[in-house]
Amino acid sequence: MSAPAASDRQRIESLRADIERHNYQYYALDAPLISDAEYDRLFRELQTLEAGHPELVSPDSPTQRIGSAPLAGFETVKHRVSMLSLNNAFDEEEVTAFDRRMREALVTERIDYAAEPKFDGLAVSLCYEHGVLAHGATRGDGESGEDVTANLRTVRAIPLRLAGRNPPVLLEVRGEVVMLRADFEQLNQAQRAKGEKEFVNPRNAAAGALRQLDSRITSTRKLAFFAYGLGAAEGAPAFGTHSALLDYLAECRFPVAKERKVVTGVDGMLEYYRAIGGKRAGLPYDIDGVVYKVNDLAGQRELGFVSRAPRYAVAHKFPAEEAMSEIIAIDVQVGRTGALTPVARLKPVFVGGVTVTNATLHNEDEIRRKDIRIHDTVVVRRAGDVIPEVVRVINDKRPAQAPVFEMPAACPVCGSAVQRLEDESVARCTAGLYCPAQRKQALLHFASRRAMDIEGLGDKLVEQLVDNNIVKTSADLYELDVAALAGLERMAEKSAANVVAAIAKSRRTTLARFIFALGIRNVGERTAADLARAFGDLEPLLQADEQMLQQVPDVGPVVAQSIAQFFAEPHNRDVVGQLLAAGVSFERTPRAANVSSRMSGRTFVLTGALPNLSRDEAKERIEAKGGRVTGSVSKKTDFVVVGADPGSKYDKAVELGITVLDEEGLQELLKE
DNA sequence: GATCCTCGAGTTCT
DNA sequence: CTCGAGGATC
Repeated sequence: MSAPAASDRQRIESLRADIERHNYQYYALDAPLISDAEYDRLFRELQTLEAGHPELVSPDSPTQRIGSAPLAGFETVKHRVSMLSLNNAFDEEEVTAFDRRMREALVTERIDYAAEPKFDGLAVSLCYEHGVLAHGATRGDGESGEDVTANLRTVRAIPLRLAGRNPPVLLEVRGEVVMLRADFEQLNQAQRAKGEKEFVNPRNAAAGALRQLDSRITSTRKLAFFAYGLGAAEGAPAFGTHSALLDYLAECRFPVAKERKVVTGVDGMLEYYRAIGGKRAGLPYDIDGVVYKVNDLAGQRELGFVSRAPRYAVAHKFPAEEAMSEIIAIDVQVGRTGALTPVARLKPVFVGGVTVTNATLHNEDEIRRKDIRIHDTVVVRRAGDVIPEVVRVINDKRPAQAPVFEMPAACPVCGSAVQRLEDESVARCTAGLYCPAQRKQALLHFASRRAMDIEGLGDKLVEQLVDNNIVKTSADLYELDVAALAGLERMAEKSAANVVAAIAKSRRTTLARFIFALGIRNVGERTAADLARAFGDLEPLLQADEQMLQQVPDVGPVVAQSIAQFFAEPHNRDVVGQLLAAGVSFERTPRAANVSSRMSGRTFVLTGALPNLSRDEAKERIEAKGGRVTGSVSKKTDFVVVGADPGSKYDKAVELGITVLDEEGLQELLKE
């Protein structure tokens, strides 16, 4: 083919720039400069020109937003900077408390907050390399999400290329993908016309569109996007405030909430909340509250994080939508530990965007407290907009014969005695693993993703395996073959082979997962990891008495007793033996190899400013070597790392005779 | 003994 | 997500 005429190339470039500018006008500013027909004309002209010059087609051309062939599945990608969740405030008091914490921590009288609406959509991270959209991923668990780049490229509100001449080397833009209400209505109308299932709310419609393996389908769903923050960045300008950062994102042509505002103090926040609340019904998108962030970024850095949420921000949620329904019955479920949980079966009711039919009533006390009876009319909402909850009873509507709920004296599944310990609120079935319900739950727990991670071993299959007496203990799983699964419902040869393969694959695991999978009472993921780290291998853990167990951080008398009791039970020892015999094996926990490095399992306390390392960096490095960092000095502390101007922690360390290190000493330890 | 923080366990719906 | 409970600290 002949070299493209210079004029064609120029025209293509100018068309691309025009189209992206109109996208921006339309999606970010909501102020189109041209009609849809004119837009379509530009678009078709570009398509025609590109068709004539395939060598000029580049991934950042607007014509490339139409989607591409379906994927087999989504890849998992790790976020460079984790995507955190926000702490919630549900009333003015909690907002006031938030402001007080901020003022105390930053030692100032009044604080400016960047306030913005909280979109009810899906958080995503967009990664721009040298100004070009390279990857996009869902939030996932915050650490890693699904690579939905192909789908995000079809969202016209998302720039394929950053505006401006000198784009940063790397810019991770965080924001929310939503479906505008009008587009949602249209989509459902179309679904109705086609006789297909309607979407229940804009959020689900957006989620469905984003999870399409075929991005051509995504491109037909109208999705919007609003940016609200940054993840990793290299070569980006430095900002002093969150609002300046948002201005920058707007300059890069990202849609940013028009309702954003900088407010001062509690009064400012509450006034903003009320104003947005008043506008809520008229907004083009669904929101579930507003977000306040300390505007000053230096302040944000100083405040840091608590567990998985930033300390400097809070989501002020609107009150959850409530609806009335009727309790048809109260059933009792049996959990893994034998806990009997009453569950209200409700007349289906649409609330908070979904149809609710069940709601947990937690325990007997809760039912008494709220005086909930069978056949009562009740107010239902979704707590935190997720878990259905019975708020209260409408007393006027109580029928004459409304039976009071009684916790059964016998397990509804196995008929064994039910016991409720004096100072506990839960009633439990006493049969342990003799109770089929507990056995099923134990197997499901064993197979769960964070334990042995056996894919395909779900509740339907476990149900059949236990009911047909094919599997009694977790060790029996490793005896299964395709023949044993044949004949079960929904178990054709293919799926049976998959399950057998998944079970085989699970043999190789880690000590921490294995301990967690055993399902010892009071031993969750975290404690299992602590135990694995402290004992390094299974054998010493089996031998440990309660005293030794209590030496492990966060293990007190109760947890120690649970563990000792579990391993004292001959049946449990047998199962563990059978699992090992079946070939379950684990690498020695990597951290265990570091025991000699003197850091693993040791507790550190930091005090004073270190010359080179920030607090967070020091913490990160100590944890990377298996150490733990806690807030205050006690006799369980192993090392106190002292910087400039140490506080009382230093005195306490001297008093208790704890090893004191300076930064250099810490670096020495880290090097070992 | 009070209080803060974190972990464990149970639960819903798509 | 929420509650309850265990552990650690003041």
